[in-house]
Amino acid sequence: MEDGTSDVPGITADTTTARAPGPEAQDCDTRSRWECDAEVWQWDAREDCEVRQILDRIADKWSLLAIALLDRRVMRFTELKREIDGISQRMLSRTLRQLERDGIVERTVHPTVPPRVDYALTEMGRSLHATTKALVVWTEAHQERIAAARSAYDEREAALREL
Amino acid sequence: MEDGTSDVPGITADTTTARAPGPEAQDCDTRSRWECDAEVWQWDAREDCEVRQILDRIADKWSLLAIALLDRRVMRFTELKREIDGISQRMLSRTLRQLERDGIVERTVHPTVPPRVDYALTEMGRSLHATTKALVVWTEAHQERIAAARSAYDEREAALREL
DNA sequence: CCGTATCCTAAAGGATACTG
DNA sequence: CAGTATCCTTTAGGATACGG
Repeated sequence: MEDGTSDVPGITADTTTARAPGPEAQDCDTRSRWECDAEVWQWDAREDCEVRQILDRIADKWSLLAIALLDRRVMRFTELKREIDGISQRMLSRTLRQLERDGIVERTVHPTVPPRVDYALTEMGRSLHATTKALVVWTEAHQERIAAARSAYDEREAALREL
Repeated sequence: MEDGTSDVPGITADTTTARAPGPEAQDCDTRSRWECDAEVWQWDAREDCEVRQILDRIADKWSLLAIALLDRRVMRFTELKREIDGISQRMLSRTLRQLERDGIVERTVHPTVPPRVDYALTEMGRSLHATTKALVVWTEAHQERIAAARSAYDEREAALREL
């Protein structure tokens, strides 16, 4: 798959029953792992943290968009391609497969000719969308303030360089 | 800055008062833009959509992590570097500057020697963290189901290839 | 201590062509 | 229609060295 041989490095394995970190799996000094103990709430800053890998998937260039569209209704491959401005066939295919593998999206092939393939969110997918939607809403609500912050920052920088 | 001359392509400019797209800024057929009209809720699938650019920033490899750490307390550069496993000085520096530019993080230089620099979340930063936290919590809560879905998918795939 | 500058590699992703 | 395969460009990001 893909150019070389790389295909999702070390994820498929070692997904035992999760959560239990084991007694110091890696090197390094002792620091917190899943401090869900109470108020503190720190998620693992380690590279091998599974949450980080899942988040990286979710937050890639196209996933959120595909999920948002599929939350509205079941869609076919070409429909999605049309709706998502700028996506290549390759990336749509890969994105959908990842989402399917993660149990976010369900793919249904109708054995007709020409073939018809439907993509729909799973229950977990809808649950995810509810959460990501909040993030998009936040971004939308704050985009003006962010734009303002950027302008201010850039102006300050420009002023400094003019000295 | 950076290798060549690239520096945040088309963002610094044209951040007028935001929101108003203007009469068909780009090419392309007419489709929905900010359908916040009512229930529909579709965020712009276009490439030039500002929300997408902001989300891409937020969802990069390190931002969420830095924000999560800073939500707990003010931290110094080297502290952050120590806490975030695997980050390079370069990326920490860049991440923090982006967040500062976006108004998420506030940077305070104490004119001592050796220099001491504090990083803290702004009000907007704390607000953002409240939202992203929900996403992390979701991921955490569903990681076992995701792992299971992956295993199932991989097994199905392996079975198909064995035919 | 807190960075920036330079160099370089690896991964993401687009374009295109081809298949069931 | 719904993809896969191949090739190639662009970007992200690590390593290192140096500066204030």
